[in-house]
Amino acid sequence: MNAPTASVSLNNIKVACSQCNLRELCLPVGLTEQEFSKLDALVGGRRKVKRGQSLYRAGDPFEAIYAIRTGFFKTDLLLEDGREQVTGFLMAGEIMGMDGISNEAHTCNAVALEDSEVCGIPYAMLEQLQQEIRALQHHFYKVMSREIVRDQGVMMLLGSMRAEERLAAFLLNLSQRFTARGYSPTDFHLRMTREEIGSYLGLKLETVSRALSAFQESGLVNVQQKHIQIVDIDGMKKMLSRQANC
Amino acid sequence: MNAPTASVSLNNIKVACSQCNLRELCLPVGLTEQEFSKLDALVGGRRKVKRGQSLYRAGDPFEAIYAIRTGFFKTDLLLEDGREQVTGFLMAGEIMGMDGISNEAHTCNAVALEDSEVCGIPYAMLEQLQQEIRALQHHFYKVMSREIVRDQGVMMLLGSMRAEERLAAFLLNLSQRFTARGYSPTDFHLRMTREEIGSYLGLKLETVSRALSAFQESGLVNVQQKHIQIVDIDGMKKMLSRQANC
DNA sequence: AGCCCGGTTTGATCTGTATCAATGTAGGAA
DNA sequence: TTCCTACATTGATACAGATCAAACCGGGCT
Repeated sequence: MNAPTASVSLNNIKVACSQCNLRELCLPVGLTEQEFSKLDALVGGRRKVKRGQSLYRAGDPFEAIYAIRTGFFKTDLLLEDGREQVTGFLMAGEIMGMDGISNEAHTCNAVALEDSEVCGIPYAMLEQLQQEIRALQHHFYKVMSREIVRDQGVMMLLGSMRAEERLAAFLLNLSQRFTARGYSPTDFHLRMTREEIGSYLGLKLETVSRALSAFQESGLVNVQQKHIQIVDIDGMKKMLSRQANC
Repeated sequence: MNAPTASVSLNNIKVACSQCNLRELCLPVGLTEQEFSKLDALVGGRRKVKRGQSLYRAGDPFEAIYAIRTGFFKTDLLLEDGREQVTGFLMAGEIMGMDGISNEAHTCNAVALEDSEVCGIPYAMLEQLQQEIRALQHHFYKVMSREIVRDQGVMMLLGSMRAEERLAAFLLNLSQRFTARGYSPTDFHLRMTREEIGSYLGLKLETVSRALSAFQESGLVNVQQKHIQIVDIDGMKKMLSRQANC
């Protein structure tokens, strides 16, 4: 009965947004000191989530949204027959759980792909605080809107692109997000398996593997298991803009 | 030259949300009379959009969100090479344009599939009013969250389902939305072409047509061009829950 | 060291959907 | 009415990606 609760329970080390080095990613700019202190009071506490554990599951009552402090998550949906669809990969500074607002219950699972730590932000208190801090309201709408735009992009990818285009779009997207976090745009470590990438991209794991091999063959990337080095980032971008058939 | 601007210009017939028979779909429940009158003052005016015309296009500056009073829209994205991805179909009482919040510009096109009328809601004023009406803030977050959940469902569909499952999910979704508007759950008129359905579902128009024929063959629906009659709605639902291969 | 095991790569073959092509149909304009 | 045009259906064939299968790798354990 190695219940997962032990290591995922809330702990009460207060998180100070005002001190967090991710605040540029996660929060609106230009908050006053006073506003920061209100925010610090709001954020419920950190929670550690070990690799493989769920932060929340589809059906769980919705209480909070979560900002990732460290680590890496996937969100996914399960069909009754067991088919899985990964709907997103999330990294430090990104915000998760907004799907839960509409039904007061989460609609997807959030699973840590490496040992991670999140800040829980009780939703009722967040709504309250937005009455006091206009910039926060504005910012949070932007965050949700960004999620909608991201989802549209994934639809485009799943509905209109071929396998190699999907993978190129995926790698470029990761590259850009790692860059925004101060990591190399061209050298990174994939936290997810080929199968999870495939699920996200609507492909089978073998197809992902073959596409990566093909990229390597044509000198676009070096692949060594989970370590990816993008050799020709412009060539990669061209994969996305070129005609369907050439 | 027959510039579309003439017929899509704003007109100033005031819209009264308090009188609108779609308010249950579009607004939070339980607003006081006073709150309604504030809301009536906010809504900018109606705008007619003729079949085939755009309400807004990708890149347009974001100023307002829109509630559909009457009619039917699609939203879509275009890739440089001309490929189109339809990202949604929207009907009366539904709200459009929230993708624009994040970048202060719309990221998709909204095109009327039949002569339609919308209520424009200036976004800056909406944010303002939410400070005064808590229920409105809560409701609007729910609306955005619902959009995120819907998008997740589309990802599931595009990433994990086969052609006939996608079409079944699509028809059942339409059926449910028509029902909520007081129309027949089993008899309806498709406003979009097979090609647009295909784009939405990540299929070619011929595949959509064949799948419809197959449903008709097996007694699930009657199809006569754009008129659809669902004969066996339970059979249809079973298409979604059964195993991938049987 | 040696083994195990989850994850990955690669090959051979199959299949669902795309593509190409021809015909059919309904509704609008003259 | 007849023609025209956009849309839809149906058939034949091609192909991208799925599936099945076998080897391969690398990291953790004893």
